[in-house]
Amino acid sequence: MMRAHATQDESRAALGAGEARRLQILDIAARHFRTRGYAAVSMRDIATEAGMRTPSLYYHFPSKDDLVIAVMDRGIAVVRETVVAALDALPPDAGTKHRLVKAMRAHLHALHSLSDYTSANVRIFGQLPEALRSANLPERRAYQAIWSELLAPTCVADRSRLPERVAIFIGAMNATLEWVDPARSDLEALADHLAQVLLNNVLEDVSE
Amino acid sequence: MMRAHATQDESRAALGAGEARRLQILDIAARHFRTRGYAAVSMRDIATEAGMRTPSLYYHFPSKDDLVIAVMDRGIAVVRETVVAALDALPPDAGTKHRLVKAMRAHLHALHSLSDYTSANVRIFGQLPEALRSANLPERRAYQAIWSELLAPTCVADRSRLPERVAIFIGAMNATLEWVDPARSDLEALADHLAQVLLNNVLEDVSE
DNA sequence: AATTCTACCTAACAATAAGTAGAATAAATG
DNA sequence: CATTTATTCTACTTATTGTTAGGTAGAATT
Repeated sequence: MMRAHATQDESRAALGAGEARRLQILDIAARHFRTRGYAAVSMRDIATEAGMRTPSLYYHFPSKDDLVIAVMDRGIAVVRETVVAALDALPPDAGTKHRLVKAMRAHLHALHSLSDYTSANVRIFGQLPEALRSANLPERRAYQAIWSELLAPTCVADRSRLPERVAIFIGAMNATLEWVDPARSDLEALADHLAQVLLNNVLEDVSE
Repeated sequence: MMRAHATQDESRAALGAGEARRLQILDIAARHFRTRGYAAVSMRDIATEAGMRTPSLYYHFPSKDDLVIAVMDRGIAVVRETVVAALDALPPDAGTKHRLVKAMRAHLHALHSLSDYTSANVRIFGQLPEALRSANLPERRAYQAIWSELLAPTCVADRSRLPERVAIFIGAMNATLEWVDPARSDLEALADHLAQVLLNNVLEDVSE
C-alpha cells in the first residue's frame, strides 16, 4: 500500500539503515497528518503502520512534537527545493512571467503530486499550538523570500504591497488543496488557469 | 470577556431564554474552534467558559458532533446572508464588476470581522472526520451557487471552467485567514487588492 | 395540589492519549 | 567467540477525552 518510489528507496539505501527507518516513519506520519489533521493522529496509529509498538517510536523521535516539527520543516524544504530547481532549469534571461508560471507549476506539483510533507504542512499549520507553529516559521520565511523576489517586479509601483501579494499568491495556490481532486483533475491545466487569473493583470506594468 | 454585541443581546432577548443559552454556547464553541482547531477543543473547555459543568452541555447538545455541525452550518449561513444582503443593497442594474467587488468585500468582512462561525468553518472544515464534513456540504454547495452565478459572466467562453474559478475565488479569499492580522490590516484595502489581482483580468471579456 | 419540564448538578464510566522504565533481542564490532 | 551498540519489546503511569447514570431545585403547567 502506497510504497515509496523506487528511486526514493534506492537513494535511501545509501543512507544508514537507521536513517532509512526514520524517514519511513516520517513518511507515514506525513501521510496521516495530511489526511486527518494533527490532533487526530496518535503515535499509536503511526507505530502500528510502521510495524512496531508505540514506545518504539520514541527511540527514533523523542516526542510527538519533534516528529511533527520534522514533518513540517521537511514539507517546506521539499516545495522550496522543487521551486528552486524549476527556476534553475530556466534560461538565465527568462522573463518574469515565465519564471512565475514555472514556479507556480512547481509549487502545485509539490503540493498535489510530489509530497505528503508539503500538503501536510499546509493542512495542519493552522491547527498547531503556537510553540510548534513558530518552530516552522524560519523555514516558511525562507520560502516566502523566494516568492518575494519572484513577485517584486510586479510591485515596483507600490512596494509596500509586496508582502500582501506574496501571501495572496501562496494562499491561492495552497487553497487548491481544499477542493482539487488530485486524481481527476489535470494539474497542468489547473496551474495555467490559476496563472491566468492571478498573473495577467498583475503583470501589466512589467516591462519585457 | 468578549461579551456579545448589545444589538445581538437584544435580538436574542426576543428569543426564549433557552434558545439564548444555546446560542451563547455556540458562540463560545465557535470562538474556540476557530482559534484552536476541532480536536483540540474539549467539551470541558466550552462548558467551563459557559459557567457550567461538562455534562450540562449535553442538555443543550446531544453530542460534540451535533455542536460542531451547528457551528459549521451557521458559519456558512452567516457569510451567505451577508453576501446576499450586500448584493441586494446594490441597484438592480449594477454591473458584474461592482457585484463581484461588493461580494468579495462582504465575504472578507464576514470572515474577518463579523463572525467566529464563518472563520471557524473555514479553519476546521479540513480537520473534520468525513461524516461531519459531508453534513456541512449542502450549506456549502448553496453558497457556492451564489458565486457560480456571480462569476458566470466571466466564463462565457469556456463554461466548464466555472466551478474551478469559483473555487479559486473562494479559496483565495479564505486563504487570507492564514496570514491577515485583522487588527492591523485594513480590510477594505485588502479586499480591493484582492479584487485587483483576481478580477481585472477575468473581467476582460465581460461586456458592459 | 399534583405533575411535568427546565436547567443544571455530582459521580463515575470506558477509551484513548503521550510518555517512561527497564528487560529482551538483534546487529555490529572487537 | 564475547561484548558493546542499536532497536524493539512488555508493562505501566498519568492525564484527558466524550459520554452516561441518576438525581435535584425551582419554575410552569395542569
